[in-house]
Amino acid sequence: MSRSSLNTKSRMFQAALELISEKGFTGTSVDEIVERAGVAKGTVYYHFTGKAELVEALIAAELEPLTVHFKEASDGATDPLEQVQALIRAELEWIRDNRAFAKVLVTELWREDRVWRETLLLLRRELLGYIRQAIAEGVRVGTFRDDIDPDFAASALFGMTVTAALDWLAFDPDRELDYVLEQIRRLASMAVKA
Amino acid sequence: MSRSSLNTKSRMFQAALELISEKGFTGTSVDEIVERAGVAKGTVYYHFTGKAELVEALIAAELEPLTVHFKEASDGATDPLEQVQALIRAELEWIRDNRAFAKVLVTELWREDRVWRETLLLLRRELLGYIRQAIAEGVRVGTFRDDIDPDFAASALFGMTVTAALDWLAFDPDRELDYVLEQIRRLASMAVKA
Amino acid sequence: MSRSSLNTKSRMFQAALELISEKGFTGTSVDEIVERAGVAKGTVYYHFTGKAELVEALIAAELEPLTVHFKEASDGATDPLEQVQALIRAELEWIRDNRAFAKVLVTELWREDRVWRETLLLLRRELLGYIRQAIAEGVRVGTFRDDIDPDFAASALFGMTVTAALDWLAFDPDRELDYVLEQIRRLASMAVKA
Amino acid sequence: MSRSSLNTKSRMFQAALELISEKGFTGTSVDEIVERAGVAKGTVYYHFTGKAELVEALIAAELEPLTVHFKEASDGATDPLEQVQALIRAELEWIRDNRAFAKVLVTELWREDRVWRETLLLLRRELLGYIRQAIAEGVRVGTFRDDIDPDFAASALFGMTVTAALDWLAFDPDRELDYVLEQIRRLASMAVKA
DNA sequence: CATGAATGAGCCTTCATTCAT
DNA sequence: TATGAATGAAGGCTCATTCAT
Repeated sequence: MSRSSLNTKSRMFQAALELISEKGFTGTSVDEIVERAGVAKGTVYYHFTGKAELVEALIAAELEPLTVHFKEASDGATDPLEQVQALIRAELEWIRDNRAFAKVLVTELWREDRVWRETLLLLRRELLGYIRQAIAEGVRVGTFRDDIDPDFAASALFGMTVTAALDWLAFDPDRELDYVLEQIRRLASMAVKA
Repeated sequence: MSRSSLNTKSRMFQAALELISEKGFTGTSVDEIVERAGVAKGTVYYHFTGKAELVEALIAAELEPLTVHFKEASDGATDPLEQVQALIRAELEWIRDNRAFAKVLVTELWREDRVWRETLLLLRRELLGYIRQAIAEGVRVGTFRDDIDPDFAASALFGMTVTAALDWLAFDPDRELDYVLEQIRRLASMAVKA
Repeated sequence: MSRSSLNTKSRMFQAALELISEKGFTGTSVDEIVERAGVAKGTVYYHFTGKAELVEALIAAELEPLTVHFKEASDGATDPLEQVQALIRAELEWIRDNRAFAKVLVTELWREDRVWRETLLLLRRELLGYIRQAIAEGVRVGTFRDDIDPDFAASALFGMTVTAALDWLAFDPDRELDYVLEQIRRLASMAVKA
Repeated sequence: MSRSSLNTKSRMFQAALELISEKGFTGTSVDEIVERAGVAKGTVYYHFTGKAELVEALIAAELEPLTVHFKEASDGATDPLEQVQALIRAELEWIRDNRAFAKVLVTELWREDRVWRETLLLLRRELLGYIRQAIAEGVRVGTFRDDIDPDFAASALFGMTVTAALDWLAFDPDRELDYVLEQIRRLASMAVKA
């Protein structure tokens, strides 16, 4: 793949991501995407089979850095409590730095007619996996109450963080990330055995 | 408004809600709505100014029962802790019984180009208000830690519940509501002073 | 179907037939069709699922009158020789009066990717059937040589007539139909036993 | 012109001919042609000014062998009757061995918007010329009836043969060429004076 | 001699909306 | 109160052609 080709693709990705996060997949036209990307309409169809495949590729391109970010957070901590907190911080950081993508994730995840739904669910499962393992380990070693369901807790914690993060960025963007993190920590500190 | 007119409208509401929860607002055509509702295309434009107003009316029709449901939950409990739990139970019940509408809420809330966005945000604020007040009261009387932000906590709790509920209904629908409620209670019980 | 609706359809048929006979199916755009028909573009898609179905319907609408024309020619003659000549005259008359449709028949019959190919082949088989029966009867009663293959002869005669007719109309339109018919008769009279 | 260049051109010719015989000129895209030919898209535009010129060149390349084939058939026979039969055999052989090209000839000849239409008509006139001359000579020397129009007869005979040949190859490919030839002879022997 | 990324006009189709009935 | 034929702007996509390499 040539240098300029890479450039063309990433310009289309960027434009598509911004627009879709604002107006949704169906609400975004290829005309708008190519105008913002500064390429001709046919270019989309030269590189992809259509709008949907462009978005699939866009999503696929974001997946690796995201999972790497989570893996690093998970590996960087030693005990389960720190691990959970590191993962939540990783989630907050990622949403802050990839707000557009995060919004797309939230709004397109529940749409049943999207070709990339499987991919998104897979990603979600992988991210949740890190949290679940940390929680399960915490339960095993006695850091967390043993009557919580690690699967459930991971999903709920993840969801709480997404909601809080989007709220934060939409309604109160001047807050520090650490404030948000601390609030979540306090709300969730309760599963920690006294 | 005549009997048959009510019927026509509610048939259109029902059809629109189902379709939009599956395919989104933009992804749902008036043709599909009228076909499923069993009315002619012109009927939509006789009753409403267009597709958007139909959806606005649909949302408006759901609002009152929902706020009433929350108000009843709030009023039925005496102390703050019970109140928060009752509100979360109310939220779970409502999502379970109005899954389609709940999905529309989640996926359309963050779309910036919707005429009814204001309405949805207002609704959200109203629902969160009940929770926030209960938490604030709990902090005041010493049931909850005094270093949590009631606004933040209400939003995070609400978001955690929505996420958990949609997960529950999508991936594990055979679970009892009480199990879900109890898990949330355990995760969130931590803000309760020992 | 309302009066105006019939009118709309037939105007689209007429326009499509003219254009396709000049430029072929693929070479004719829906824009051109609706412009010549004096209707809006959407009208095509209100009445048909697409361009192809419009043409299918157009063809179907021409089939009955054509087969009736052949049947009448066949029924109007008594002995096989007269019958064959009447059928060839019917073919010439029909091509003269439906030149556009005849051209479409010739140019689209051999295209393998057309949805209506089956229909055209069926029509062809039906028309050839009349000729073949007349020839077979002529062979049986001794009017024609008994070493000719009625199937083959019908096809060849039909093809010769189409070719001659299109040549006639394209290069020598002032000729009388009877001249053309007589020439064909002379060329083909040779199968008659001396 | 280098060896490989010849190869490249003939691969494009071959691919184009196959596709156009199946789907027509307009229905065949340059993308399909280059894919089947195994060359890059730009190669077409290196060798030709565009799709149309590629097809023109393709046709031109087929013309000489075809006219030579007809000339040889014509020269190989002595009396007019044999000559006509030899020409029809030549036509059948050529269609059998160049079925794709023959189909293109039939389906594109009547299209009025083709640049190569003149060329095709010229070719047709040349081929018909051989037959017409043989018939005219037959009429002159008394082999054929003197009330047939050599121009008309040549065209009709040619058309009958094309039709019969395409029918033969499409619906009854196992027949021997000689059977087809003999059937045509019988049908057309009638112009011979008793 | 050949390539393939990029183009943009034009294509078929969809769809919210209008309006005469 | 309800219908459905008709509209036309806008959408996704195709494709012959160009051009830098």
